Amino acid sequence: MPELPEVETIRRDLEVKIVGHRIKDLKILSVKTVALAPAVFYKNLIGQRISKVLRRAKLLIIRLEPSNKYLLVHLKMTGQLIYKVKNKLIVGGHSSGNYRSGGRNVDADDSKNLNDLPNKHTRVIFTFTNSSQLFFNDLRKFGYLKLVTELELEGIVRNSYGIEPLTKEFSLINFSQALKGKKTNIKAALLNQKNIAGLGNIYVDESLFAARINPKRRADSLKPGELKVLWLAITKIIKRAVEYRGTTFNNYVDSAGRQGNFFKLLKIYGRGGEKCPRCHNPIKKIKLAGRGTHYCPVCQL
DNA sequence: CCTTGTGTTCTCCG
DNA sequence: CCGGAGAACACAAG
Repeated sequence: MPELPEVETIRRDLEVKIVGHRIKDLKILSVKTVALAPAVFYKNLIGQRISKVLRRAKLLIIRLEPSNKYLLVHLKMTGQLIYKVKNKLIVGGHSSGNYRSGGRNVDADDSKNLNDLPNKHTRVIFTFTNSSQLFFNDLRKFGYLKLVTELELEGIVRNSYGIEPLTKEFSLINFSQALKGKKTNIKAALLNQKNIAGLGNIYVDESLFAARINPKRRADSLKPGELKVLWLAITKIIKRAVEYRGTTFNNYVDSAGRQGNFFKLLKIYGRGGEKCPRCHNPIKKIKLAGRGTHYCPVCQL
């Protein structure tokens, strides 16, 4: 599940690897994946040069020149962006899998999958003029590629997303303001991209655990002290997750085809039934805000 | 049946 | 009846 840290890891890799490259060819293997008629998509992309790779929440934003349009890439649950120079792999992405039940080992499978691209989940292939290629893979076809103008991008960025962790605007005051008056539970409030941008199921559970706050609490019931602890927890966890190049709970791979390392630091996510690392009571797994939710009912109040 | 990010639709309440 | 908030559903495929 790519959330902010995973998408940011991909963004940083792509920034180094594809900025300056010109698109020579394009193959659309899944029409549904591209939010535009294939012929129009070809016409708009071929000949364009990548000038920037940006991110807002979980959305990747690729600037094209000279058209000055933007290619938006959303990975949703199982999307991957994999960059390949001839036979060597450079940039990774995400897909679904199950390393935990399989014994915490995805290296072998990933390497195998990445080495024979395109595979059956490849939906779009970009070929650059230097012959390198970018593959968009997506097992479940939830992800999409979209082309927008600068004006449309501004609208999306402004209207769809709240404050962005890792930026200066993510202050305690703005964080508190974003949750103020929210009558829903804190888990749903944090998952809502219009409040806080980029958090998903894993990092919300981890942050609430670190802050010792029960995910069922009403957002507007949090006291100033609790808001501060939660804000600090989110800041710390997201920063560290980026340093660790994201979480491979399933099949995330980085630029060298390696998994993200933050899974080693997960305290609560995916640990239903195990002992709480803080108080040693059983970790509960419930359904909340329509999502699997892991928490310790004893030490998260 | 389960998994999840997000867009859409439904429902509730004042 | 309207607007907004929040909840529920839809989507896909393994």
